[in-house]
Amino acid sequence: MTARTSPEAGRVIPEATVARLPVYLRALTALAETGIRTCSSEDLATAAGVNSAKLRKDLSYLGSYGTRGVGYDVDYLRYQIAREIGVTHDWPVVIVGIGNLGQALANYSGFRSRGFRVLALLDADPDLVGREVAGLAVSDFADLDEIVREHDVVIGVIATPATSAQSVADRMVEVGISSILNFAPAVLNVPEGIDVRKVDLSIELQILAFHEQRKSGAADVPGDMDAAVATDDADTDELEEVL
Amino acid sequence: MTARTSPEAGRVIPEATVARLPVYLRALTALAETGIRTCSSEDLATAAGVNSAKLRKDLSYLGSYGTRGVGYDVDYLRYQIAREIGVTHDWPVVIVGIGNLGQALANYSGFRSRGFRVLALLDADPDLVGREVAGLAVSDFADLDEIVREHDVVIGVIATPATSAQSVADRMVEVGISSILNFAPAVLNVPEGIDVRKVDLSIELQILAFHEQRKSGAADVPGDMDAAVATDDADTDELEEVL
DNA sequence: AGGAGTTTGTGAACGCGCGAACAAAATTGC
DNA sequence: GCAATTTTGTTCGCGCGTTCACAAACTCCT
Repeated sequence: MTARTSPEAGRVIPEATVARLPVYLRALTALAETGIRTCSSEDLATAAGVNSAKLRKDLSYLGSYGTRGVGYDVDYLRYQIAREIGVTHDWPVVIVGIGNLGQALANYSGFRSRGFRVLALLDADPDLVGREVAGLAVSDFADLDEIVREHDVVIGVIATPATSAQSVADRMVEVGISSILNFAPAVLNVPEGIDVRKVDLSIELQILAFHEQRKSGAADVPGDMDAAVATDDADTDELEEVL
Repeated sequence: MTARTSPEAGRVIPEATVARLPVYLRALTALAETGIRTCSSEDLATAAGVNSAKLRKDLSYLGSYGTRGVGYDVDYLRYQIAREIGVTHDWPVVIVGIGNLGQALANYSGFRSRGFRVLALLDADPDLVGREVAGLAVSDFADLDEIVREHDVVIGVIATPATSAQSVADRMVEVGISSILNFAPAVLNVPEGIDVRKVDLSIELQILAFHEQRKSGAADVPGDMDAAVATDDADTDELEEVL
């Protein structure tokens, strides 16, 4: 039996809209904190960095939560969006790979405030297991199964080197995790039905570099290719221990 | 005088393609490291996690670097993509905000191997200035101007709390930075011509949570909104010190 | 109560990106 | 040298997402 995709009546929300809902949620929170009780689509759009037509269309997928001639009640809309995203209660999350980045993530208090709770930190390195990071004792990666099943964890974060990422993902899927946030610079292969999102710092910087190059109008001579494609040496492993 | 966007003949590369070029570059590097000298679009597409038609179309925007009936020369194509992105030489980068995340980024060796060099770490906190992080002495944020002008830095990374992000961005633009990678959970307002990309962990997790909620078919009762929209308290500041 | 002024929600046009399908070009075998 | 095979580069149709523009609905003022 395949899981029904729409809990409510056949409302399907475009992926592009889903990706913006968290931005709206944050903007609403910011507005609420400055004491604003009501806002127009124009106000909220500005706060969220989008245009108001898009905002209204996005919100229209959720329902009619505004009042014509008035605008939106900040708290009410905030709750409706949070409910739609599914962050009215906390989701337990496990982080695998407690290197430099993993530790930074473990210390990230934004998790808790935005609907997530770091339940466990895991690593395969015996030197790391048992050490306390961000108030949690690092668990052995071998205990993933136990931890995940015990607490019904469905979201996992991968912060390992690229070389370990696929095997960690495989294991995560085996034990029942169905959403993965991947920080390792590697393409993950997962079965149907498993959601993967990736965060890749190098890629973001390279996209910026591309546009910078265009701005300056500088183009390399298309000829000599011995000019080294950056020094991509044997670092393909170690670097990912950090991000 | 507005900067011309296309260094070569009016070749314009779609944004979606630009975002995938770094992925291809990484896949090619991986292939090269396993000793493969030639690959088909099918091979590369698999390694990059896209379909081959899309890959070929993407590459066609760059030029005709393949050989029909044969495929692509791995090293040659790798160089061509690197040149197109602009990472045949290193870009100097400054990181502002040396908290938990900033330090993790500073230690990220993938910068160097992918075409970037962390030139300086800056923070406004006097307790942090002077401390050594990742082999660099943390500089005073007030010295941004000097550092940027001296080394022609055009790419800046913001890893500060959300509250400081906008003012840091403003200052960056003032001193001549035209591309910003923003890790702070805040919408940045920048002038025309300045590129901003954002990396937001909470948003990625919330997108996963949305789909998880759909999978499980669980829907909150649309009624009571006093059920707390997560505990978004006074943490809106502190948490961003970490991410 | 009614008109003027706001602001939402949505229908329709437009443009971009994706994927399939195919023609062109190269290699391989005979 | 020629046919068969492989694989690229490109053309075309389709669907998604964005934006415009406007009708519906609510408030406020007289």
